[in-house]
Amino acid sequence: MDVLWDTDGPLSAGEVRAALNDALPPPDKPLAATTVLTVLSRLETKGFVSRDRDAWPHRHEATTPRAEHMAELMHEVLGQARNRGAVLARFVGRVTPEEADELRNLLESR
Amino acid sequence: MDVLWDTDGPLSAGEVRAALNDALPPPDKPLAATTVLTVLSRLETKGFVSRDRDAWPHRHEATTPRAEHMAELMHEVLGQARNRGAVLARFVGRVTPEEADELRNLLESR
DNA sequence: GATGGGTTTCTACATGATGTAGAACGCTTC
DNA sequence: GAAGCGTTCTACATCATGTAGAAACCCATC
Repeated sequence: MDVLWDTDGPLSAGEVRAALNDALPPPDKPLAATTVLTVLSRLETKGFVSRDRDAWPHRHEATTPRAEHMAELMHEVLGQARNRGAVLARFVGRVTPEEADELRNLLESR
Repeated sequence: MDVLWDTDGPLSAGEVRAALNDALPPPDKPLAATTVLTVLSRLETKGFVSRDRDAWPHRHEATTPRAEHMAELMHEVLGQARNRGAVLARFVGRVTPEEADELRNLLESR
């Protein structure tokens, strides 16, 4: 499923399958077409993928770009904490120096 | 399971059960003792809880404080991204003003 | 307008995580 | 040594996830 986010091309169909199979370690058997469709459907149900049913074949697209999605996840985690300050402190504590700079810049221009 | 983290008292046993049942909406039936123990065991297996088997009853303790754990989760998410910069940007973009200040402070004294 | 090949839907099955608990044995205390 | 809580082992339901078969479907082409 992760590979689907990587294959973040603007639109797609059973091409997703090809991409996935390409990314697969050679000795593995390729995924069935239905498998890919099933997963795409489930992702659609969860709102991670949107599907254009007017096109043929249907075109699929990630509803939110990966980075956005990641950031959302981080906020979800943070949102569950009662003492966000403490969490943020720990978070910042483990950040690499580069990331720290990055953050400083981002916070400055806000 | 979440409630277990909230009940972050230094040590505990079947007191956890009492705490859980107290937190439960009244109309619910209380949890069986074994249920709580099972969950604690599983948490121990995953390394989230440590158990002092020398004491009787055994004393349980969260291995990492909640805030720490949350911060770890956030880093796990961040770690999975290829373009961390983008993720951080999105993350900071959605942060409340208070949190932004918090972050600035934390980054300053580092 | 019948045929063929990729697309889609529906249904199904295995696996693993999680929530819940019964049966039975163990430790302490009185 | 009996009572009662604690512990272990085993078990079952539910849900998410990965995988795919069967059959209906669409479009291009013959």
